[in-house]
Amino acid sequence: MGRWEPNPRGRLAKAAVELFVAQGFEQTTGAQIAARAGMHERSFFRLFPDKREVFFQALETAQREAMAAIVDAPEDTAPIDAVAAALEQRCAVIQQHPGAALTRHGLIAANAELRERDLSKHAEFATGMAEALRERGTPEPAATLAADTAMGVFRIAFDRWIGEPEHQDLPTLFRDGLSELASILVHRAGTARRSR
Amino acid sequence: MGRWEPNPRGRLAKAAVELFVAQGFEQTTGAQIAARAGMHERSFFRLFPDKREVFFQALETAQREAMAAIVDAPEDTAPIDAVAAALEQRCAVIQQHPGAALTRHGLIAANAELRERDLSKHAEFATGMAEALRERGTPEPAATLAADTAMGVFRIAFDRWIGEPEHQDLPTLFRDGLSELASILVHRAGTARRSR
DNA sequence: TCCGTGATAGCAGTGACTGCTATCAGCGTA
DNA sequence: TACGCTGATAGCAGTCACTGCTATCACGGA
Repeated sequence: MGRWEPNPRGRLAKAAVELFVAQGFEQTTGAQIAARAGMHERSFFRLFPDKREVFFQALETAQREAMAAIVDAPEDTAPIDAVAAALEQRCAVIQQHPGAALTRHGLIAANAELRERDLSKHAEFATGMAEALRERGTPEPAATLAADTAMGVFRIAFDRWIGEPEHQDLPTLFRDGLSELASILVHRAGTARRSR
Repeated sequence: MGRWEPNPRGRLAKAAVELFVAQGFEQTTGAQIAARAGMHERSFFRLFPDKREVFFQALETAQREAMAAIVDAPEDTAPIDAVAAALEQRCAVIQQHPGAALTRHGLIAANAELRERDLSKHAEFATGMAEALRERGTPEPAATLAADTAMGVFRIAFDRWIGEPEHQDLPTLFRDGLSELASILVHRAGTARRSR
């Protein structure tokens, strides 16, 4: 046994979310989180760059998984299909824990700082997917266009799903979103003047 | 003449940008900005909710203009064409002042807080455009899909343009981005299974 | 002439985050 | 067995964004 309890990051994250749920994000201080995890405030800020980050560890893991899925997709898969498959997989995972998603979404929606960070993390997620596409040969700007767009559709699908998580299928919302977007873009007046 | 100099917000914004350029965003304190504009720190934080906001006034004006353009577009204009026209107009405006765009972009790129706020402001911009679309009868999720996607393509076009502002045409980059995205989405395996 | 109004000055916090130093368990090494 | 090295934590002190409260003062109207 070490001198201190194991898994300090995990303990801090757990303590933080418990406190955020109980009394709100703003009302929870770094010192309180640290104390609940049995450590010093200073250790909290050494392990997490700021108070918001505690919330987004899972997203980074999800990003790595998505990137791996994209890189490992069959060679003949179109870029948009590779990212769509990765995000559809994520839809399925999220749908398995509607309660957790709801709690998380509630906390994020209630706080402007967390909303901003959420946006920023999802942008990073999209950037990672674009990088994965490039690794498999997709050129720019196609890689970024596909990744950012798929992420955008995912977020729209998620926002619709979270309203009634029990009565809608998230992967279907996502797929239908992509289809609807395709038809929106195709029926546009600019279609003819592709290169000028 | 009033008791104080006129246009306090404008003076503060000017002082702030000058200091940000000279010594960086982080190194500039609210008190310094206020002092340079000849007022008290407290007044700065009464006029701007936080230090970052000084930077994004112009964007809110642009958003209002874009929303108006969308609402006022001819009735038979497709949603995507309405938002695309509004953003193309914005492209043209930005291109008229490449120096300003470059300075601004440099400052934002150099600071994580400003990048986050930039993301958040553009998300708000897209939300506003979706609202404008809804006002002219576009249903959801089409309105949000069109607005978010167009904004995404705009940002990608801007990022490419800012690399060499003198040698590329921003409106063209934006239009071509939309076209490329359309072709990416159409050539996707999921196309056939629109509704399941 | 007096008073309500609106905007600013100025003070006194709170809390996120940082730099620095002291401390201590575990471990390789002589 | 003793010693010093390493890596992680405790704890202190400080900066700065941001807030609530109060006093002040020019201006315009009754």
